[in-house]
Amino acid sequence: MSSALSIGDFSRITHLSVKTLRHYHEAGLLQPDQVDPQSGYRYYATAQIPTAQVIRRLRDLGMPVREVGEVLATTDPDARGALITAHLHRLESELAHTREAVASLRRLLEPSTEEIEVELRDEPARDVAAICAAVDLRDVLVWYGDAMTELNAVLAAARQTPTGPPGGLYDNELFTEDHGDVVVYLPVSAPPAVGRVRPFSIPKAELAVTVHQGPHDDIDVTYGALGRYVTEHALAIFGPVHETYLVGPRDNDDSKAWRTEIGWPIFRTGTGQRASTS
Amino acid sequence: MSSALSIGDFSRITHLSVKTLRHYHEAGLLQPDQVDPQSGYRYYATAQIPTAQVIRRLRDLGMPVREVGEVLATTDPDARGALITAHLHRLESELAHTREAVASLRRLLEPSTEEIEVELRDEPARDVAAICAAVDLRDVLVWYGDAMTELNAVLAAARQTPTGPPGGLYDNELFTEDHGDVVVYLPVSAPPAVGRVRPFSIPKAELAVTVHQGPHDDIDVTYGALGRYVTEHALAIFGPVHETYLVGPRDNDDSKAWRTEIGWPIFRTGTGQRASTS
DNA sequence: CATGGACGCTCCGGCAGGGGGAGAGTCAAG
DNA sequence: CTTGACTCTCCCCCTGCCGGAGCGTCCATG
Repeated sequence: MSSALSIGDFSRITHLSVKTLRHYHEAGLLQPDQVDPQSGYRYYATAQIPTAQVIRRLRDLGMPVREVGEVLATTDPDARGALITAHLHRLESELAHTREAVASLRRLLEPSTEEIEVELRDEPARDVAAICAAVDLRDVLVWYGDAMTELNAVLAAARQTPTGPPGGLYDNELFTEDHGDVVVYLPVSAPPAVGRVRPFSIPKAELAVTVHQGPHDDIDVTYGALGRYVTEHALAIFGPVHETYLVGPRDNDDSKAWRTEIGWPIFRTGTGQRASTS
Repeated sequence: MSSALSIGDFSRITHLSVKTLRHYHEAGLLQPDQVDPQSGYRYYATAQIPTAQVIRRLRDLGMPVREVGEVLATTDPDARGALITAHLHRLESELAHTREAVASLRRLLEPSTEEIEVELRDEPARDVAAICAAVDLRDVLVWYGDAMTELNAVLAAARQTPTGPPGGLYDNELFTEDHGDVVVYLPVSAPPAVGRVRPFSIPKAELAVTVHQGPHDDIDVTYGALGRYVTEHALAIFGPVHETYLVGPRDNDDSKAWRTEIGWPIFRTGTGQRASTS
């Protein structure tokens, strides 16, 4: 038997606030056992106590209310477990992100007043094998890994050997609006068109080029230094940034040894040419 | 020299969105170098790029904008470092909390349909040495540790030996509203009044009593089972909950061996006596 | 020197996940 | 029947932004 509990009693037992219980009702998370149609009073059953406790745990883990609802609606224990472990994986990657931010903050706060070397270079147009897509910033690492894997597989099948290091083009919007167009490529002599891989022509550009040494967590510092150089030399940023992975995770396990060339398309101007992201 | 950058250029360099930069301006976090009084246009200096990057890192770490502002306003490197490490400590305790929630969730989802044993007991009034305060739920663990340390020190100085295990009284509001009155006590024969320690009289009460075995992460499950018992036996919850630490962290390092007695004041009622938190 | 289009401004509204409080209705004990 | 605790709905507030409307600015070009 399950007695009817007023919302206050249920609150005292489950340690969820009355406000929260009403919120969960409205959100469809935890329907009261009965609702008096006259007064609107909510009455909970004692059988709902364990459910409330599971909700508490999942919310403590930062699971969105929406997903908690899905977990509760899932009757199959395996599917339910899958939803939960998926959330735990998210938590782990958040944790990794936090660790990186901590490490990066430490490096940032160390007085490292190294000047960066910037080279202005006219890059001619090049034909490469590429995969293009519009991606969200938070997905870009996964997307990059998948795309590069596919690219390598396709080129191996076509017996094409890369004629240079891999690279990518990143729309400025990707960083400022958290989503934008991305191109990942490998230079080859005869680009095939298989799967997502397409021949692509990197347009000629005048680039301000520097090299970032080390893991990518700090790469925005180098971006900042490069941006500073560009603006202080009366140049305007013009188009997507070019990254070339001279030494990357495929070449060396030690992230300190990585070398990433950053090239920002510029427009010479003494009078203030406007930038364009198109 | 620091060139003047439009908000769009600054956005491209720092990878902070234009909206975010405006938000940080409004919040006083990152004042533009200049603001055109006519047009309202914001102009940033290249010297502000590193500041923007520090802000990015701190926000990535989940530091509230308010505190990021304090960090930036602090010129002394030591004080600044203290603010940051304080935040890192917060992150660690959040992580510990998450781990506990994961462990507790696993235990909760295991089919453990053990019945709990509940005893109804008339507890007479008792005089104890106590520390009382109104605390926030999130501070209660720290507060409890401090208070118990002080209590032990005062009793040792007064050459009083506890006549029973330590305990606490927890206002129901502490759990439902996240803050409330808490009393932590040790029973002694002649309670002193030193520091925060005061003689206190625990009023007589009729308690529904059960024992929670194991770490406190799961204690709300036992609370739920006790609450269920109480309501299913036509009893009403009445007043702050009593906890008695029969075996606690001071007695045994293994949290699985802990035994916590939970006593909930009740009011016998067949007709539905209302609960009271006063 | 006018014009067009990219860029910038402010203001309004919205998201999660609730909290605070007003004003009114309900419930049960005495 | 009164009284006081309890509950209801509604609305605004919080943080840290994002999206969009409507309108003003800037500057390279024609």
